[in-house]
This record gives sequence, C-alpha cells and structure tokens, in this order.
Amino acid sequence: MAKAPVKPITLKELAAMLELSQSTVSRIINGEATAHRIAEETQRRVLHAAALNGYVANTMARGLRQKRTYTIGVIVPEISEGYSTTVLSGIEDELLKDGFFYFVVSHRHRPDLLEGYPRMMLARSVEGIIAVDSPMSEDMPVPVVSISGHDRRDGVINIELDHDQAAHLALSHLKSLGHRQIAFIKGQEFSSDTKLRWQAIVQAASDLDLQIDDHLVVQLQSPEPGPAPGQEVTRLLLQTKRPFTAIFAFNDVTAIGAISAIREAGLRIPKDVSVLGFDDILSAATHHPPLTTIHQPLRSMGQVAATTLLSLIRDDIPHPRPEAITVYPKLVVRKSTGHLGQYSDIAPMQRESAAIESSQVESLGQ
Amino acid sequence: MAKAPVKPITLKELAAMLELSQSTVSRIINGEATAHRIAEETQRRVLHAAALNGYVANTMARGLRQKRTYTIGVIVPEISEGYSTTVLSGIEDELLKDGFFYFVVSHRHRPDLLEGYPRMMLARSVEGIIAVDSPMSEDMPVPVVSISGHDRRDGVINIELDHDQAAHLALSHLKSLGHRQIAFIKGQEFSSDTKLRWQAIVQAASDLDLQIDDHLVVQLQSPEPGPAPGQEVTRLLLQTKRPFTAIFAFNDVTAIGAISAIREAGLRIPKDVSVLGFDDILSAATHHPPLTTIHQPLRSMGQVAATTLLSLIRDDIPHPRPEAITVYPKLVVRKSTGHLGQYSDIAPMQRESAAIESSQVESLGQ
DNA sequence: TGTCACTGCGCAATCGATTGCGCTAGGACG
DNA sequence: CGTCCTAGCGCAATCGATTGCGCAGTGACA
Repeated sequence: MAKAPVKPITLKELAAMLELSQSTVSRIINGEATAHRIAEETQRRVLHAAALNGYVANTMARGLRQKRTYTIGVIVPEISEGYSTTVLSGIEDELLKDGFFYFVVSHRHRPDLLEGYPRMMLARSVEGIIAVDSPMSEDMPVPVVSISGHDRRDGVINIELDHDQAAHLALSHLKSLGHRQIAFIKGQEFSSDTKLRWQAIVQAASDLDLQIDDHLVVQLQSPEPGPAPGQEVTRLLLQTKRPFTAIFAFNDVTAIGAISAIREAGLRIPKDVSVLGFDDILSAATHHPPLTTIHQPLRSMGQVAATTLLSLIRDDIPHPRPEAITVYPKLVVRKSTGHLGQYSDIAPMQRESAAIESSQVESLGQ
Repeated sequence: MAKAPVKPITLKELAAMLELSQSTVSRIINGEATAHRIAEETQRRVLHAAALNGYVANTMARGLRQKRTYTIGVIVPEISEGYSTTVLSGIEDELLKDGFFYFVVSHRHRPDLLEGYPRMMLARSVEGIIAVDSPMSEDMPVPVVSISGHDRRDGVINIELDHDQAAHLALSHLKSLGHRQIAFIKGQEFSSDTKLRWQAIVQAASDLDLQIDDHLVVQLQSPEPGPAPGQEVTRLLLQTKRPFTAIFAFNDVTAIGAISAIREAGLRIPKDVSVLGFDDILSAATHHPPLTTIHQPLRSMGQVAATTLLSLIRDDIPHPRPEAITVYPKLVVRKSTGHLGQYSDIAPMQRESAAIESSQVESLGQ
C-alpha cells in the first residue's frame, strides 16, 4: 500500500491557517524574526505549525527570487577513471559539508558542449563553476575556479601544480638513475597542462644539464581517454629506432599505454626502459610494475577548489584576489623506473651510482 | 578587453528586442508555434534571435510554473572507483540528451548519509533518483531506479545483471581450463550484489559438478575502496595452505589486490594461480597481466537506468511495471587465467615461507 | 454595409517564496 | 491633549517563464 505522496504545503497555505501574512511566516522560518521584531510567541506558533505540516520551502521559488541555489556546476572533460573523478571526490567532500550540491557535466572536448554547458548551468542559476582541465570560453557572471587552467582572467582563480618543481623532481630522478636519453610524451593540444608542463621540463632539463633530443619528443594525438593514445605514440617512437633509456609520460594512463607498447617491442620495464608517469592515479600503485610517478594531490586540489569557490561566493576573499593557488607535487618512486641497465642499446658512461634506489614508497593517501 | 559577462538574457529582454510579447516568444521557443498560428516568418526571426543571444530559459522560473525541475539525484557508494564512475558516465549521456541534470552524492556506506542524502535531494525537488549499489531505506515519493539493487519494492525498478549467466560463464571458463580447486572472494556484506552473486555461483557450481570447498571461500571485510581488502583476504587465504589453482574475485579491484598477494607469495599469474575478476573496469584491460573478467555492461546499465527513469517520470511505462530489467554479462578472456599447470595444485604449499617476505608489500602503498 | 471566419498575436494571472517599505495601535512623554 | 516612539506585522512588487483567454485587423461574401 503505497503511501500517498503528500502534496507539499505552501507558504501561503501555512500563513492562511496561522492567520498571518506570508512575509511574517517567511521571516520566522528563515530566522530573520528578531531582526523584524516578531513576538516570541508568534515565532513559536509558526515554527510549530511548520514542523507539524512538514513545511519545506520550494527550492525553485526561493531560487528564483533570491538567485541563490546553493548549487555549483562542475565541468570536466570526461567522467572516467583517474584524474577527474579523484578531483570530483575532493570537491564533493567540501561542498556537501556546506550544504551545497553540484551538477557535473562532461564536455568530451566538444566545442559546442564547452560552450553550451556553462550556459545551461547558468540557466540553472549555479552560484559558481569549477572547471577541471577545461577552458572557459568567456567571462562568467559567477565566480569560477579552474583546476589546471592557466588563463589569467578576472574573477577566475586557478588551482595549479608547481610544474617547475614537478619537472625538476622528475628529471632529477631520471638523471640520478643514470638516464641521459630520455623520451617525452607531451599531452594533447587541448589539455591545459600540456604547454606549461613542457616549458617546465625544458627549463628543468637545462638546469640539470640534460639534453632534450627533439626526435625523442612525441605528442599525444588521439583525443580518446585511456591508454590507447599513449600506446600509439610510443609505438611510433620505437619505430624511429632512436635509442632512449627512459620515457617521461604526460600522465599515468599514458604511461600505462607506453608500457604496453614497450613490452610489445620485447623490452622490459624498468630493465631496458624506465617509465615515469604523472598524476599518481589510484591504479598507478596497483599496476604492474607499480608506476613511479609524479604525485599530483588531485583530491586536495578538488577540496581547495571547492573551499575557494565557496569563499568567492560568500565574497570572503578580499581584493586583490590571488590569480592562482599553487599546490605541490611529490615524487613517488615505485618500480617502473630503475638504474640504467646494460641492455640499453646505448649505455653511455654507465654510472655506477652509489645512490641506490632506496626511497621508500611514500604512502600517499589521496 | 574583457567580453561582457554572459549574464543570461531573459525572455522579457528577448521579447523586447524583437518587439513581440513574451507569450509569443515563449510559444515559439517551446515549439508550440503552429498550435498558436504564429507566422512562419515570425518564428524564424525569434529562433534566430534566440540562438544569436544564446537564450536559455531560466530553469527555476520554468520549473516553478510547471512544477518540474528537470533534475534527478544519483546516489553512489564512492565516487572514485571504477564501478560507479563508469555507470555515471552512462547516466550522464542519456540524461543530458533530454535536458536533465543530476546531482551526485556518495554515501561511503555511512548510514546517516544513506538516510540523509535522499531527503536532501527530495528537498531540492529532484524528479527521480538513481541508486547505484545503494539500498534505499524508504518508499520515495518519486520514481526510483536501482542499479544492482535487489529490493522488490513498489515504484522501484531494478537494473540487474543476470548473475546466473555470469556465474556460469565464469565457472565454465575455469572448469574448461582444468581448474577444480577454486577459491572465492565474496563481496562485503554491504554490497548489494554479494548475496545474489554467491547464490548464483553455488548453483552454477552444482550444475557444472564443481565442488566448493568452504575453506576456500573468503569474504571481503574492510569497507575501504581499492584493492587493499582483496589483498588482505587473499593473504589470509594463502596462509591456510589449502591448495587452490584459481581464484574468482568479487570484482576487478579485488582481483588486483589478490594478484598482489599471490605475487607476494612468490606465485605467478596465471601459471600457478588463475585469477578471474568481475566488472571489467577500464584498468582491467591495462593491468598486468590483463585481467580475464566477467564483463558487466556498466555504461549501458547507466544508460538504461537513465532512460528508464525518464520514462517513469514521464509516466510512459504502463502498469504493471516490470520489477527489474536484466542485462547480460560477457566473459572477457585476457591473460590472468590459464590452463592448469602441472605444479599448480601444490604450488601454494611450496612457497609458504615466501609469504612472510614482506619486502614487496610496499608496492601497494595505496 | 454588415457579418463572419480567420490570422496573428498580446494581456494578465500564476507558480511560491522573498523583501523593501510602510502601516497601525498602544504607551510614554512633556 | 498632542507628539513620538516602538513593537508587531502586512502590502505588494519581484524573480522569469508559462498559459487560458481574448482582441484587433483583414478579406470574403451576402
């Protein structure tokens, strides 16, 4: 026997049965009673009746009037495993704590959606937007926090990783293992980190006296998510027969693809080729071999983004506002990188470094 | 030179610039033009201007009038795990096509949240709820579709996998490879598939003349996501020294944990022990070795859930309504299962001492 | 010229809550 | 007795879109 879904009572009805005006009832319900000098006794009556009738304000009517919805929009490239979802879980944490809900949309790099979704979210009166690795085409009428976005734009605060440090950690690690011929897989053109990261790598290489061989630099092409694009470009790289002893991938998923391609070619990880990933997604630790990678604090980036956005919405952040909030990477040494082995086609000056890889794998709770 | 913030244009404004009334514009936009005899020419003008100005109706205002929100709620256990996110992406696909948005909340198995979130969603006037692997405590005043939920309840439609077929596929596969001593890892108590799946396994084993050795059946305990719980119980299993040649894990993540534990013990996959997963999450294919698994069409389960819910909302589904919609599994053979080797049946015994060797435990830091 | 049938579109109420003002009655005060 | 203050509330506009009616103009026809 299904319970009859009760038609919610409206403010007007409630006011009528109390023989009060809607304004008064509304004020009491919203805790603005004292500011309006409503008698204690009246407040009690109203609150009691409201509870008794299970009165809950209609969210849309309220939202329409106040232009507040306690809702924000999150736009991501893909909802799949890895990057976005870890960030999402960080966002959720903070948002729900403050009674905010969020919409998620994924644009899959389609320009029409990149344009349309923000509009649709605005039509739903979101109070702010978090863009994860997604460019925002125009200025928005609400606060925007961008994760791994690098546009300097008014009203937008970027959450970004210290790419210089990341590049330094990565290349020092490879250098200390004796690697000199290092291949690089750059991110797709559309990925907002691609350019900055590459610049950081070039700089770090120069600082560390490492040469970058242009023939060993490839770029992800296919827009599809997953390891396939990484596998694809690594195959091409191997076909050039240009020797390399290590490869620094744009992210872990790409690294996984690269590992597949390298294995296809009959080479071993890390004996013949060391592979270094980026991000430290969950499966990086459980992959075989476990991926050495540059840990990006994705979850806390989501948390920071959320708290920052909430502050912006509350207008809690004094001007001038920061353009960016920097978070820091960590090197997580696992098993996909190793000392330069003797099987490499070219083993230049095999350094018997005493620096045995003794680093503990840090247990980095995401 | 900042472009003017894209403050959404309102119907009134649009009507003003067209020198038409709001009613007329509204009717044209909503495709009720012909029913109201609006001149073709006028329609063109309006539509053009609307597109040009990126007009999108304010959802709150429309919802208030029509008493609709075009919003549904999705409740999942965790957000950063292969299962839910794949389902989510399927849900998103269908929902956005129909102009619906969705809220996501994750309860992390906390009873208070399991109770509270649905309420909060209802307060926000969601028009329906999709529960992913999450029990719904009470009758809801809106349609509910439950993925991998198995409560028979009025107003709830379940999307469920054919577990009998899944169990059959799995056990036939293992049997055909020669396995007879098969270990099983059951899901956590709170997982809604656990019970049904196990019943199906028992039945299939019986049909296939396979014995289930109770000593080889373990159950996931720890509620945390990720492979750790699987690794944990597999270690315990190995410590019992009861020989087994194959292990059927509750899901892929668990299988990955199991593989780690098995490797710790010095055993090889699939040479010494075959491992069979479940779900076919993305990383199943890229794991090393690639996981043989029972593919669950997670994405399309999400899609089906969404379209079904939309139909329910539109009241498109005639009574009596189905209690469940069944989807079907597939066996995906990769590299983690293999023929029974000749040493296999005694293998787990041989290396008993190796299990103590904890030097590799670190590889599972996370 | 009056009537009628269309064509093409507008008026204004409505959804439910919020909110800037303002109003009234009663008592204090001089 | 007139003025002022204060406590306690109510009026009515507003948010943006939808929708039941209704109305003006035009040409045809008798």
